[in-house]
Amino acid sequence: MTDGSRPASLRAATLADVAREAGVSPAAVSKVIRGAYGVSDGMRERVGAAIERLDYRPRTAARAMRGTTTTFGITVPQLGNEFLTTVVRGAVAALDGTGFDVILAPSEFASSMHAVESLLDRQVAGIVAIAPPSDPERLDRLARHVPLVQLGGHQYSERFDTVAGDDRAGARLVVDHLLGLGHRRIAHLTRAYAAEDEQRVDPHSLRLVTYAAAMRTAGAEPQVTQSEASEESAHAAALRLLDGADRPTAIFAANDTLALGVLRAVAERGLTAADVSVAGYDDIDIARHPLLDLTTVDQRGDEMGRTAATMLLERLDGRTEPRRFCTDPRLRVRGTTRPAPVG
Amino acid sequence: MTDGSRPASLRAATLADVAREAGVSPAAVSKVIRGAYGVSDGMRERVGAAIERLDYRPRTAARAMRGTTTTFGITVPQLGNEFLTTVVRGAVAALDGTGFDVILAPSEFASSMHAVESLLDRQVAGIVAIAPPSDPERLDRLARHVPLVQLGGHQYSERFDTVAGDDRAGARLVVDHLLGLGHRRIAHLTRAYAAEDEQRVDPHSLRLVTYAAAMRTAGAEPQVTQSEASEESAHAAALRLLDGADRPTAIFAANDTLALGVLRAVAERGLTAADVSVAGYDDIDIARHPLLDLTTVDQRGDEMGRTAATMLLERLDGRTEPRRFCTDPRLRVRGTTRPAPVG
DNA sequence: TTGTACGCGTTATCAA
DNA sequence: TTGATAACGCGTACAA
Repeated sequence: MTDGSRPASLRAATLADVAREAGVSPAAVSKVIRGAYGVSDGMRERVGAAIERLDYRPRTAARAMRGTTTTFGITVPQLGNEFLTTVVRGAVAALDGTGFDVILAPSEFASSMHAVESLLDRQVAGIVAIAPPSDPERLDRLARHVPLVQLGGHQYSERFDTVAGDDRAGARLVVDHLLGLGHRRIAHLTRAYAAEDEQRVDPHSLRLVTYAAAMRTAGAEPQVTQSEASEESAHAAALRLLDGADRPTAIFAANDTLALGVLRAVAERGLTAADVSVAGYDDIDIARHPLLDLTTVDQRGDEMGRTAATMLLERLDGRTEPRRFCTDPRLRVRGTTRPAPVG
Repeated sequence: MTDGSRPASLRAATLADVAREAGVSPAAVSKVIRGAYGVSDGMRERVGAAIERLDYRPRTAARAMRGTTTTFGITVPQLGNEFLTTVVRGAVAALDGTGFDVILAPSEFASSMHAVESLLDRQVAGIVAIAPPSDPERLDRLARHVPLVQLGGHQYSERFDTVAGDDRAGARLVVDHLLGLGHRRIAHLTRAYAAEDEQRVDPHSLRLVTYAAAMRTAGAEPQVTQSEASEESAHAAALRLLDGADRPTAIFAANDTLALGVLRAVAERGLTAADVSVAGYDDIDIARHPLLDLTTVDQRGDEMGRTAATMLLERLDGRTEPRRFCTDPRLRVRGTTRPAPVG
């Protein structure tokens, strides 16, 4: 009671301020705000008016201290990646109107595990971890404290849910498509971290393994080139492929960003789809642009995001058994893949 | 003292747990964590070991309650917008290694004011509001409680800082370029909310006003068409332009996303840059792709993001006078703008 | 150098 | 239907 009338205009109004203004108890205000059971109409009205007058807003941090939050967190490993933004948009859209917020934790410069933990420290009500790294045990431990969906990987767990595309099926769609067009020298451009290792369950490794197996089955020699995530880097790698001996007649890029780099290299060398076919993965918006017209695989990013959000809501609703969701990839055949040149 | 030995494995360890484990006081642990003054080496060591053993992590929410946070928040009005992700990446990069985090609040479905307030409720240490809406007074009030940078608008204030591109200069670069190529029927495609009103200070309105003025000065008639933010919508609007009477020989799109829709429409109608020139704004990555090769304006999104982050740090460091930063736009002339067709 | 005690704003429990 | 009270985890005066 040192200073009940301090200029409350500067200090943002708290729940206690509202209670004082309305002449009721803090507990009552809290109930009104949360729409809890057991408040008279008169109470609701008076409190509402006080909130209005004081321009009061509940402090999320204080709520978080009590354990409950209405915010989900999503980690974003690459901000510029259109596929990921599609996923995030799907999740945000699914949560619209449910009373749940979303915050994004970019993990471009930190490890994506760090991003997950940063979200956890903020007491989010649930986490969507997009393509997190190689520490499934840690993820498993964290999932004891929060509902967690791992998106984009195939590391199954008893504790968290999983959303992914069927990368094996998708990669096979592409390779079969190219083989069907008569291509034999099909190169695969993938991220540097991907490995042809049956243990690996990240999307790019799965695509790589599937590609290599399909090639060998067809009696063709796999030809793998690696690059970093950027279009730049893919462009450089593609130039190496095109300028090297035994130039491939088709290049399967592990995602659309890489494919754009390949297309750039192809164009710069004065080649067209009649010379070198190009296929990508993700079906980002720009892929269907008639000037690019990229053949690619649609793995329904928006559906992934929607599903992940729904899974978190289900967990909050009491579900305890893990769920696994896999989208069915669809090949989008466009102009960048053509029959193999004869000879 | 009801249950000092409860299975702490499930409940995440708190600062008090660490203190107990290390046999010291909570205050001591707090000091060690923050690297505060006045801790012996032995203390630091013991506490460090206990933190390690218990896998302790400070709760951001609890810290926030005390008023201090090391997190900046950025609102993102459109997740798919490449220019915005460039800005965000710039900010994140600038904060790398400073000990400050970033969280993103998507405002796609809510008003962007709502996103700002959601960040404020989380007690972030500073906010970058990207292109917030028409309520500068409210923004001004909020800026009394947190360091705030308004990015992308030109609403100056005594309370918050501003980062923007020089939209007038940029728009003039484009229009002068097109006029210089001999174009007279230059249409402008802009967002529906933009208005030719000297009072308006949002980027799209500024570009629109500048365009219209430059056209009239040149004795040409402005022709303005509107669309929503999406490439889809821009595509439809462009088709209307191309199919209408008195087809323009050049289209100036207010940003690159819209320009992509225009390019699609142009391609679909069997036209090329020789028939209809197209220019955009932002210089997103894909614009320089040889298959698109879009003439556009680079307004240095990464520099904007970096500057905004730096401004927040400066505010935290004690600066109180507002700063205004404006990037110098540069025209990137590429293949989509050509001399006006004769006749 | 270390520890004690309190307060931040909210919600849940329980009593009135 | 309402209100008093006790946490939640952390940082910080202040005392030891």
